[in-house]
Amino acid sequence: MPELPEVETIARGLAIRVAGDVIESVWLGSKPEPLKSSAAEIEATLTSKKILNVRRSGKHIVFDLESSAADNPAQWIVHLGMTGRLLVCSPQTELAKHTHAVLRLASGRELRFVDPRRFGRLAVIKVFSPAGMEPLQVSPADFVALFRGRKTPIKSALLNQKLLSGIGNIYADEALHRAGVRPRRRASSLTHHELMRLHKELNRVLKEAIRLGGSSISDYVDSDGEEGFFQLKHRVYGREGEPCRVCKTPIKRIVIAGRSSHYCPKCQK
DNA sequence: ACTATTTCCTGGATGC
DNA sequence: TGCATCCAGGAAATAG
Repeated sequence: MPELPEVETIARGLAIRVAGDVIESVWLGSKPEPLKSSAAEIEATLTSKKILNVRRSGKHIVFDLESSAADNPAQWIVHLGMTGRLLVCSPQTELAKHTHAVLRLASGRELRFVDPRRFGRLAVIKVFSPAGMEPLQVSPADFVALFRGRKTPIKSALLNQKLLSGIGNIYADEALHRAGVRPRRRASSLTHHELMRLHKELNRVLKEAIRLGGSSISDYVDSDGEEGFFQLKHRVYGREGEPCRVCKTPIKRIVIAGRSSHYCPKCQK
C-alpha cells in the first residue's frame, strides 16, 4: 500500500527511467472506473507528449508533460490506491492481469498501469494542487495549527489528506509510536510539546523510510520491481501481540474509524 | 464546518 | 480439496 515514502521511491525511479521520453500512443482498458478524466481526454492529452519530469505530490505521482498550448492540461496524475503499480517494460513482456493502461514510448518501451483492486485513479489536469500540506515541508507552527480545535482522534487527523497529504495507515501508526502519543487521543488534546514532537518524529520516520525504499508489505515494489526495506523497521504496524521494540510490552491493535491502529500501551500516553 | 460511517474492489488467509 | 467468509485500506460519497 503505497504511502508517501513508497510513492516518492516510485516517482524517483520513474523520473530516472522515463523523463525525456515521448508518449507515442495510449491504450486504455475498457473499464472506466480508474479514470477521473474521460478516456478521450487522457488519450488526447498524453499522445505525442514528451515527459519532462516525474515527481511526487502527496500520494499522487505527477508526470509533467511538455505542453504546446498553454490552455491544455499538461500533467498526468496517477494515484496508485492500494495495489496500483506503474511498470516500465518491453512490449514483449506478457500483459499482467488487471492492466488498465499502456503507454507506448518512443524509446520502444512501454509504461503500464496495473491495479487489481482498482482503487487507483488516472487523470489529466492543467496544474495539480494537493489537498493538504506536504508533511516534509510544513513548518512546525503550521503543523501545530492544523490540529487546533479538532475533536477527531489524532490518528484520523493524520490520515486526513485535506490536512496533510501523503500519510497513510503505516506511517501514522509509526509516527505516533515514536512520538509517544496514543492514536485515539483527540487531536485537540495534544499539548504543544507533543505536537512538536509528533512533527519531528513524522519527518524522521518518513525520511528514513524513503532512504530504505519504502515498506514492502502486500505486493508493493518500486518501478524496478525492487522491494523496500522499511517494514523491517516497523515498531508497531502489523505487530499485534509482539513485544514493543522499546519496552517489550505487547503491541495492541484497535480499530479507529474502520482502520486498524497499532500502539504500545506503555510507551504511548 | 466537522465528524463518522459506508462503499468500492480483489486476492490472500482462514475456517469448516 | 473446495467453498464461503473475512479482511486489508485510500478516498469519495453519504449521513448525521
